[in-house]
Amino acid sequence: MARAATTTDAFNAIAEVSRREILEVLTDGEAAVGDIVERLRLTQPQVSKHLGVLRTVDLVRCRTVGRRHLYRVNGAALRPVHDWVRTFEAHWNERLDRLDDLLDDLLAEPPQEET
Amino acid sequence: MARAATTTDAFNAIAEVSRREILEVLTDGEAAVGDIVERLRLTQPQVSKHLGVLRTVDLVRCRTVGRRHLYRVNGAALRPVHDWVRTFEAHWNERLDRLDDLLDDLLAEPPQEET
DNA sequence: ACATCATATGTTGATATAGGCATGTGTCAA
DNA sequence: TTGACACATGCCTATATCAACATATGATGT
Repeated sequence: MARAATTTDAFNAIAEVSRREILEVLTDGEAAVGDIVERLRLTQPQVSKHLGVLRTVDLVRCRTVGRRHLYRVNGAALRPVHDWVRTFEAHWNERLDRLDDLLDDLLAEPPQEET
Repeated sequence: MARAATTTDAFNAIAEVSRREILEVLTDGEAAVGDIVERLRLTQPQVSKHLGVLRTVDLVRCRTVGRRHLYRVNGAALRPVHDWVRTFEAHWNERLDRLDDLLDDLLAEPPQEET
């Protein structure tokens, strides 16, 4: 099998650098496709397709004004990612981990209840 | 070109569900490959390969005890992801966004012929 | 209607994947 | 040394991508 589709969830969608950059641009507020094309150095089809992926996972939403499609971030779609990553905060914030590692090293005895 | 390598960065590495699950298992502490194989329902080569990816991006670290390879999480490697996602917190925490969305919708809706 | 602007979509080609299975490497025990 | 155990790695196939170019859709203005 191949990799999971980029449109599977936010995790897969934000794996691509260009898509993260697009989201960063949209942090400044709504932007049309052309604006994004200018600010990043991507072709229009590239941006449109990336936006399509982001739309599928609801990371961005679109509003049409005349012939311009104005995109904006829907940060809520990033919550699952945020929450998931957050559960690992302890693993870089707490010094206890260092102690834990040390204990693990000290306790590293080959288990004998086998065989 | 194809998608960026899963070993490019943490973003790509955690895009895969199995790899996230492996990291979750390791939240309980060190675990050998066989332990992970048992707790998740994956084959041993699958787990080994996923661990290889996680090792490449330094999301896990390994320590060998006898013939067992004990893996543990290196949460620090998730910091870039955490920090990046965190910049979007405002987009789901602030009520102002709701108001913004509402205004956008009101300004964008062309008259419909539904009635 | 027509030309033009702003986006979306389709196609092709190269590439990296993930699963399945087999096999290699390294360790322990007798 | 031999065998069993724990894990890593190699090969294969199907698949989903991403860039690039071309083209279709849709709205605007004259």
